[in-house]
Amino acid sequence: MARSGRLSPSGDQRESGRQQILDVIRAAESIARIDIAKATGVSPATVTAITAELLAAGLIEEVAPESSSEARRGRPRVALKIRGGAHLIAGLKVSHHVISTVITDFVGEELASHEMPLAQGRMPVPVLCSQIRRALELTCQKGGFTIDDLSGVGLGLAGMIDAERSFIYWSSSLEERNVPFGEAIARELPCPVFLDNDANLVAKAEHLFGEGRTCDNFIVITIEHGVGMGIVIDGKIYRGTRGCGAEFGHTKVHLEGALCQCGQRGCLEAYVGDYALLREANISSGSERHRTLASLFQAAEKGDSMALSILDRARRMFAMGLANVVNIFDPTKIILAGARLSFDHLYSGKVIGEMRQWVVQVDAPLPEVIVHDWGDLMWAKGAAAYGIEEVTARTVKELANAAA
Amino acid sequence: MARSGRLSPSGDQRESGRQQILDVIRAAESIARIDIAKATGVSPATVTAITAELLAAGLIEEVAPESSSEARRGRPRVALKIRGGAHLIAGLKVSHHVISTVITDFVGEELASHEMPLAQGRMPVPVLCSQIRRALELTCQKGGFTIDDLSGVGLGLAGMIDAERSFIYWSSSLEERNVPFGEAIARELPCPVFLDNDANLVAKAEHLFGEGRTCDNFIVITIEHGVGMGIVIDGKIYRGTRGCGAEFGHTKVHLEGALCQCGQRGCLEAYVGDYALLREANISSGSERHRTLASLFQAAEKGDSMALSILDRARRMFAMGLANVVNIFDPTKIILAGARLSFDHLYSGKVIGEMRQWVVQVDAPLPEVIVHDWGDLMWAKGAAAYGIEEVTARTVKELANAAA
DNA sequence: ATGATTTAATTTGAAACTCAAAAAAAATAT
DNA sequence: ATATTTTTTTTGAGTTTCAAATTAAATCAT
Repeated sequence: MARSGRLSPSGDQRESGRQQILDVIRAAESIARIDIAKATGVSPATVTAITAELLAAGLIEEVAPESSSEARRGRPRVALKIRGGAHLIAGLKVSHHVISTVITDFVGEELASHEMPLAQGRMPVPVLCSQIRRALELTCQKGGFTIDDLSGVGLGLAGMIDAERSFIYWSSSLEERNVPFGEAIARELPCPVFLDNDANLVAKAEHLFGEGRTCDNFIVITIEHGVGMGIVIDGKIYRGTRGCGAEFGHTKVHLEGALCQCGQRGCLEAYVGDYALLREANISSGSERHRTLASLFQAAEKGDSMALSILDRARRMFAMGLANVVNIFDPTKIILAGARLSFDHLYSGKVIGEMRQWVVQVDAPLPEVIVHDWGDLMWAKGAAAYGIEEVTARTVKELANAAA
Repeated sequence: MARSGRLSPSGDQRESGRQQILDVIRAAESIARIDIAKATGVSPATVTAITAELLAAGLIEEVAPESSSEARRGRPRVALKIRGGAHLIAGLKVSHHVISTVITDFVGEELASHEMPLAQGRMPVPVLCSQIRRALELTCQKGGFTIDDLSGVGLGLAGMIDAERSFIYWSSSLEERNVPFGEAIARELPCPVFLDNDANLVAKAEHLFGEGRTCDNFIVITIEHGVGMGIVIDGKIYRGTRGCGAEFGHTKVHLEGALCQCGQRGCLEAYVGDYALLREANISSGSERHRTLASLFQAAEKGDSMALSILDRARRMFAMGLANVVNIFDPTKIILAGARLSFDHLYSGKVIGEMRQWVVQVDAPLPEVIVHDWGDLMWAKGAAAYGIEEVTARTVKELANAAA
């Protein structure tokens, strides 16, 4: 019997109401009580009661009335917004050769950021922990805070991670496997750390701040070294039971296909990942060698048929993978998120067009495909978004306990 | 802002509690109040209050105490169960050449069943509607009821169906496309009809009565003419936004692959569906012709290398598709449901073993793979399960309104 | 047997919550 | 100034839930 959940939690039953209203305020950026009531279906009386609590707790604040523009009749509405100063949150993304960090206020406004190079891509747990602490310290310094000012830290790594248990089955940044990393990093830092797969964090960021603000069912695809996917269903990240679902990149697209870095054959990643493209280019193009993707792209632009063929196959494989996602999830939106769109060859209209052909055809509009360029800090901002969400949930819980 | 839902619906706030307790009772088949309290986290006091209501409404009943076995100290617990007599439900599955019908009580106990041959596989809406009514009448007759005794009818068809709107984008049983079938069939029958894709119905049946009773996150794969999938997440069928997700059979597993009946290339179904196997057998084996799968299997058993190769590829493709499902959903269970396991070549240990190799490897136990042989009435029973669930929900709502 | 003990179910009374309706607040329109 | 409009707050009633007390119904111990 996996069913659970009490009708009303001990002490205080308002927790869900508080969370819901806080979510609405965050999604709207700024919204009057009357509109919260309309948006949630909660009565204005209750909205007043709950927002009064949130105000008292310092989580939200009233927005100074804009006397400007067309003034309406009647008592003017007072907009509410999240109080940026309520909490300081950090987001970190551990990549192969760098730790990117961003510090935001509770609204999500960026206050400081930093990139700290890493000497080695793969390291033991204690080393990574201290590197993370160091990255945090440097970023805090830049912004004029200390680590102790932080209310929470979101942390993203590439790999197979069970976020619920803060457990890392495997990560490309760690030498060890099966590490209860949450405990390790908790000892190093004075505030709670929220750990997740990097693609899930981007999905979180899209939901809180990005293209996913207006919908509760969407898929985020990310490309970095590998191919990642974040699944949002009913406003929640879907992680699978062991926490290792959404492995889009290791979805098999070819029987006995190309060798993937994961050791298996036929993974999507083995056709569209950067290392896969370069490998193929260097095997097949004979004389001419490509060290970087840029050089491969150049060759393709010059009309090099080998390069063209390699990129073309990658595109088609990617389109096929996307089509499968639509065929399985039928989401409202697919968001192709990129850090600097170095992969715009995959995020092109051509690919999306091809995907449309491969999707099961019904007489209803296809899911919207959106390309979202986040800029360099995408991953770190995603981690911060996760941190903000988790800190919000914790604060709401504390409020409930305090009330009891 | 897709978020919504009032904190407490008008009139009566107990709806969710009633539904939850009813679900627990159904899942347990028979359970004492004290255990309901433990399972749900609701206090015993409230359980008493709610079950008293449900008893009064005739939805549940007390089980006569079993004086047998090891008697415990203390006041004996009185088990509660769903009252079978509360409602009569019918489930129908429209296949190519037959409509299978089953009538069950509110517990799900089969009371009557019937198979009605269809002259043609594909027909206009009004014809199908009257055939459905006829099938229902015949089955009712068999059981000694009339159609007016039914509280609800679950109806399963192969095709692309938006269950929420009771809208059929396309079905192999209908000549027309884009039909608001719910309205059409509602005019024909005196009770509500609940329409869905057949694979979703099987998933529903697994959840209410089958291997999915003990878990809330699982995937059901069905093979009939095509390949179907039902996704259960958090105890609910996941249908996608347009209602046409979970198209596992039309997932692409090969670039420029075999032609599928849907008109596209590379669909899984085009490698493992019965028509696909026969087509290939008859193209490639030259002289020897296979009219049925049985003949193809026989040939394989005799060592016919062509037949072996065809079946082998089907198995491997299917294993690859299953692996992709695990890689994406990481479910607790995968249930391979069959009507009579005519497809046991696909539901074999060999396939499951191969799947395991293709799944992303982590040091955690793989999802359980269960083969479930339902017998002939699988599809119809699935439809009945859906009917039962929907009628339950409606009755609970009516109770709430009555209380207000 | 009979009372003690144990466990389940029910009753009771208090606390919390939500909402409709009324009241208050704060603006514009006339 | 006064009326009107709209938002927000207050008030009071009605539900709902739960902890604690009570009742019910069995076994255990003597």
